[in-house]
Amino acid sequence: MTTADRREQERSRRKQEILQAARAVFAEHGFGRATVDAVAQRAEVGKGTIYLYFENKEAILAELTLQALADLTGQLQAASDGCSVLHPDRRLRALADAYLAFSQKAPDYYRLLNAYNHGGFQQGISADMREQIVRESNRTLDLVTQAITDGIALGLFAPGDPRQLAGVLWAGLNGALALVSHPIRRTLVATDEPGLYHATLEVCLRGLGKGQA
Amino acid sequence: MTTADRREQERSRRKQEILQAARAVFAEHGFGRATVDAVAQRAEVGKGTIYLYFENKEAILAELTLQALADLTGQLQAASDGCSVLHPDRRLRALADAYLAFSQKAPDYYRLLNAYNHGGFQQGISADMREQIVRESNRTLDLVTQAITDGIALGLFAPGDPRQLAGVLWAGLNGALALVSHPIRRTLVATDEPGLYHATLEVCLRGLGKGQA
Amino acid sequence: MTTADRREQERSRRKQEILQAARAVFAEHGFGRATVDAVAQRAEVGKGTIYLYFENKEAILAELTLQALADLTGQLQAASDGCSVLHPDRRLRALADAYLAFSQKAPDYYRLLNAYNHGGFQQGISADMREQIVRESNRTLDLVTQAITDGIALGLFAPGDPRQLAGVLWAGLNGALALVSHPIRRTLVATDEPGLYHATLEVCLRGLGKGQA
Amino acid sequence: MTTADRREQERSRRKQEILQAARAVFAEHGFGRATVDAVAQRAEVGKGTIYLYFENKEAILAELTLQALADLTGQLQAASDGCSVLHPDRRLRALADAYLAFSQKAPDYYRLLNAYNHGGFQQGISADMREQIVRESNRTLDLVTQAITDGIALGLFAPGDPRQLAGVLWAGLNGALALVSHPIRRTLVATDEPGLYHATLEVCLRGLGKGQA
DNA sequence: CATGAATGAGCATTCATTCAT
DNA sequence: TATGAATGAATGCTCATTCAT
Repeated sequence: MTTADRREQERSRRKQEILQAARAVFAEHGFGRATVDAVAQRAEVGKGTIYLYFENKEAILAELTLQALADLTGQLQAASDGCSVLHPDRRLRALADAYLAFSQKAPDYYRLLNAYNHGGFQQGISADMREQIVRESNRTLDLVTQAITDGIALGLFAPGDPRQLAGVLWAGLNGALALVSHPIRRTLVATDEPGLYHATLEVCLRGLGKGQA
Repeated sequence: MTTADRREQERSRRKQEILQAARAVFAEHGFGRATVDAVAQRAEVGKGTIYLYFENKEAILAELTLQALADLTGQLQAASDGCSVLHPDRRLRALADAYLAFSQKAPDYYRLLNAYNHGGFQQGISADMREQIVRESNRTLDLVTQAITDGIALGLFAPGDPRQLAGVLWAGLNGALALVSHPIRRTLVATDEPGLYHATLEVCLRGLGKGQA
Repeated sequence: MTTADRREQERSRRKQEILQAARAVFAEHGFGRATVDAVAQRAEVGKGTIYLYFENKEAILAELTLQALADLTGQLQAASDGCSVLHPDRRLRALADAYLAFSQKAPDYYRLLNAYNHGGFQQGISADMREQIVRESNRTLDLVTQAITDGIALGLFAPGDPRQLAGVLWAGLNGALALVSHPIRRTLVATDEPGLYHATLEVCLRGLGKGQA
Repeated sequence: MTTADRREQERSRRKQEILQAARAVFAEHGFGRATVDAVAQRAEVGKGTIYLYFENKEAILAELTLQALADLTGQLQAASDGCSVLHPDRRLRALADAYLAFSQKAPDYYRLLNAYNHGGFQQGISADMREQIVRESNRTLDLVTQAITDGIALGLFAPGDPRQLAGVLWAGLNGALALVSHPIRRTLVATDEPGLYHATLEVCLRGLGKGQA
């Protein structure tokens, strides 16, 4: 069934075009203010076509979120793989650096993840899609968790629930990014962007470490 | 001028009623999806009345944000005041506890602060109001900064830029709250709400501490 | 009843203040876009007070129109009185000059007259007021009619219905003013303001005159 | 490209339907008081559809004005073409008659032209459209100017600036129409509609003529 | 008399979604 | 399958008018 395959490929390609157009439009105006019209125009596609590929405007956001997460986990995975299993602290630094790099090199994806997390989307997004997103989010945290687990096993970090500690580190980094992402809020801490981020990372790493106390 | 006083009081009371109605409506539907109509209905007030007290829909959000911040700083101040100046670590714990309590006892205010921080509000809100909000936000961070400054002075914390370290701690706590504030995201870390929050607090405190390293 | 008199005087003065405020506000924004609020503010009077003196927003316009007409007829009367009864043509020129001067020195009144004439006001204005305005308008035209009657009687003008001929002259002058009153329309005739006006006047006067034909 | 042609035709037809509906609605209530809703209802079209064809409510007025002007110039052109070039006075009478006929047979178009001329429309109407309207207005006056130029050349009219004299005639006719267009103002001159109009025409023609004076 | 707070009908405009072709 | 014309509910905001004090 080469014909069916072609069809499928074509369909997939079209979907990707729409997604990339949406990515740009959502980034420019924000999801709320972005219009389906603008997405269609940017994708050089009829407006109706969009609804052949997506249930909803929100469904586009969901799929894009999934894509952003996949991109992010890919980067994190690569960063993690590049580190010796013997130095979990270095691995965590590499992961954090990769996250920062992601937020800077793909700020639209980063904003998208925030948009998805903060909008109250329950009706427009299929349960299946939501589940996939949660699963993919988990993969992100798994990498951090693994490094911490290793660190504890190696006696580098104080004992504790690795999953929770991964959450702590990730929460810290996310909070740092959020704090400096807005020019006005950035003035609150009077630091440049990577400054607060790395400071947060170091504080957390020290906090994880095997202190004498 | 009892008459003028009365008038002023009445006006202030009405404004508060509208603000409280808006607080509820914004919390329920989110600022973006909330309608001025709904606020008016909830406040049992004509729609036009709203515009006697506020320039804009966004102006309501701004004033509410300011109120939320004032409430928060009040709680934090009280918590801070209740602690001996000799134990900055306890003071930070008290501050963090007060922040958690705030997010739990006034979740609508908490959501409001997030809404203000994430929406792109520049046009609808007066410069004066924006400035007040920044100033009040600063007061929040000042309390944390002070405790850290004291801790460093007392030799309890490692030397460093107190303002930045305050940002680190606050970013961590905010990140933790954000992570667990959404039921779906909470499953990621498989912890109950205060669990991650306190874990974050402890990690940060250890990280701030004068480690043996 | 000195008290009643005082009351009456006071009332009249207040009414005038409101009218003058309205005159300014209507001139600035146009009747349609002017708000009662703005009139009240300018008159330094409570908004409700306006409705103690006027039925309607439109009633203000009507009264103002009447005042404008009274002013105009006053000017025209004076111009007419200043001319010898033996030279009706000079009298018409004087009347026309006075009208042009009026439109230039009291452009707000002039605009007001146009606004009244073009808006479709039937409901908001009392029959009595409408009648008074018609009567006052008639007085304007009477002065022109009289001059033309005299001119015909003196054999300076060709015989004809003086009332109709007065209408002709007045229509011409009004049309000229209307044509040049708007900067864009003025470009159509490529003339400065008084140019077209005086040309119209002269053409009409020649047309009225006892030609050889 | 029959499909594209059909589309274009259909689009054009729809636009015309909306324009004609607007023409009726604007004529009935006046532009200011007319609502887009009413236009949509009359055109038997969804309200949103209107905005597929027009930027603005004002854009509808502009296009309608252009149409009215085109109609008018068409009538005037035809009247002008039907007259010998040797009798400019007859040509002017024919032009004036055609104008009167236009104002009577298409009173809504006539009112529209007045509405456009008196409203303060600068923001809502594109510069291009404004220019077109000015150009079309010029064509109207050009016909009159031509006749007067011819008349002067033939020695039938006294020498003078033809453009200005055209403005004089047109101002007179417009003024006459304005004066009698409103039932109340008509009583001022105690004439039937065509009476004042023709009287104005004759006075102006005599005024243009080569009098002995 | 004077006030100005309150009202709510009214309006232009937007935009996600549908459906005939 | 692709299109884009059509829709109409929804929204923030205005303003003439009323009325309790």
